[in-house]
Amino acid sequence: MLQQTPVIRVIPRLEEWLERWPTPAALAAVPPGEAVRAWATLGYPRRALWLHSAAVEITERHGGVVPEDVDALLALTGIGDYTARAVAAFAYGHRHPVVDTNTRRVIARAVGGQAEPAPPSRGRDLAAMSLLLPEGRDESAAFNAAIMELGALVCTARKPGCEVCPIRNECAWRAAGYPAHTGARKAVQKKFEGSDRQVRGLIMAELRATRHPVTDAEVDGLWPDAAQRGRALDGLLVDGLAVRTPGGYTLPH
DNA sequence: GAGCCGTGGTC
DNA sequence: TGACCAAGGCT
Repeated sequence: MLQQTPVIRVIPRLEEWLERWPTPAALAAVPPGEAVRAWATLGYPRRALWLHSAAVEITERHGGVVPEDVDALLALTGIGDYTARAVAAFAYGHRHPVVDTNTRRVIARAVGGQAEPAPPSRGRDLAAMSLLLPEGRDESAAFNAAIMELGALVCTARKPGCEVCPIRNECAWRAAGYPAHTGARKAVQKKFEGSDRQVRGLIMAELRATRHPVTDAEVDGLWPDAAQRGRALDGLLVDGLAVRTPGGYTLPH
């Protein structure tokens, strides 16, 4: 849920989710479409599908227990470098570097003296974090969490709170006089309004809203551009977020 | 490695 | 108002 999604938006949905499905086996026992429906407007609904797949994999391959090993975690659907290490470190206390977007920004500033990090690079990022990580298990887990939290709450992208920053006296960016970012601008995120993504979102909202099949006519009414509708619908079918039934389209069952 | 994938809040 | 950003991952 936290992938590319602000923590504050995740918390309430996570609490509902865990009350309904307290274990991987509980989630694995329901159709994947139920996970997609409960995901609601968290965004990137493929993550809901992947989380359901991971729950099935954990139930079948790991006896219903979330694995501790990074490689075993990485083998689960939807679990990549960040999430695998976050689970190993935060849930199990293992000593691994955990690097997310906040960590990258804090290291770029406090260590590198730069306003913004370079584009994410698995090898470089893990190496940089490894150099900072304390030796002890508990200390390393705490440090992973602390640097992420610092980036999320103080050393933010837009308005960093340097005056209240606990490491301001050791910050290379501050020592250098807060030089502005000089490198290439980050690729501009494509406009959402009018995009295929928006059409996908509209179709998904319709599928979540009813337990009856959504007809072609109903899909047609969601968006005026037929070519865009076709691309969005095909994409959802390919992704497994929608399935075609005799009466129309539904969430996967 | 680039492109794609939702939604909503901030400034 | 619109650009920017958010505990990324997959193809």
